Amino acid sequence: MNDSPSSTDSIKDTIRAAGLRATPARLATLQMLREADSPLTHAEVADRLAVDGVDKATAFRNLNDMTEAGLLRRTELGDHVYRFEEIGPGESDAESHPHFLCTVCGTVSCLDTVKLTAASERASQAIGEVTEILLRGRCNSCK
Amino acid sequence: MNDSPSSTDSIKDTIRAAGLRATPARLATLQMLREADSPLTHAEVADRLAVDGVDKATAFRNLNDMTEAGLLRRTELGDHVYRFEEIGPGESDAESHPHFLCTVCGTVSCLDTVKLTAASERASQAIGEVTEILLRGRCNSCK
DNA sequence: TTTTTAAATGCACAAGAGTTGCATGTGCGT
DNA sequence: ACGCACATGCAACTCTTGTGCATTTAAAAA
Ligand SMILES: [Mn+2]
Ligand SMILES: [Mn+2]
Ligand SMILES: [Zn+2]
Ligand SMILES: [Zn+2]
Repeated sequence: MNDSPSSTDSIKDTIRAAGLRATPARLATLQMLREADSPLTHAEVADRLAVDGVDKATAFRNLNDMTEAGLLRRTELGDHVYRFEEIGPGESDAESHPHFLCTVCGTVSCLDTVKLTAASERASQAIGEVTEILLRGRCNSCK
Repeated sequence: MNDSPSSTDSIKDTIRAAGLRATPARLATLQMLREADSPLTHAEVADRLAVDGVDKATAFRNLNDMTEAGLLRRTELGDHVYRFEEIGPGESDAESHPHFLCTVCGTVSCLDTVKLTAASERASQAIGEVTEILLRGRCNSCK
């Protein structure tokens, strides 16, 4: 019986490589985010860790610390909660991908690439440099 | 000495036409939003009304009530605060325009139109119907 | 103009998200 | 195995937004 691809040890190494101690709470956090296919809210992470006796303050601090350490990306999708997702190896913090937030059910989807038309690109550059695009609307399950 | 283009009376009429009573707090609120060229946070509105003795709960309720009445649009730009802007005559609540939020200074800019490339349009439609686009980045003053 | 009444306000209190201070516990380099 | 910086638990706290209730007021009716 071998370990799963993202074995406990490999996760520990990832955390240590970021300069953080591999504590049980951090292990569980990163594992959770690694298994999720969309960013999770602090509440989702904290609730699940709570059953293991982890305090919500610890969950918060870990999420933030791991974000500062470059392991996670924190996104704010306009519904007043922070969401966290793992930054894959090689990927950088800066190169974030766009997200789609369904304003009906709250589901978040990660998108690959979203580009603006040349005209829109120009118009937006008159204001500033766009580093993040967020789309909101009604997902296909909510039509 | 005649009144300004958006005279007090015309603002009162706008509020009454929406089915709400034209109270001093609402007058001041709408006037404020009308003079602003980007959406204002509840705090910005409440702080200014506070000097006139208006309670913050009242400021909140008015902002929300006027939004429900179709006078304002409430936007969430991903920085955990609600912003409000007037919906011009003729304009509908649904047809919102895109915004740009500077992640450095927090400044919000209203954009006219932002379109996605055909390919991006297709990719996003696989997820759902996009009703709102939010751009985030670094404004030209913050470079 | 006066009366009437539903709508609006003030004040105090509360809920939810996120943060912080501090004493205690533990990962991990030595 | 030891020691210490780092991490945790717990409680208290900030910030944004919302609510209950008694009182006031806008505006319609008389
Ligand atoms: Mn994502
Ligand atoms: Mn706007
Ligand atoms: Zn949905
Ligand atoms: Zn800026």
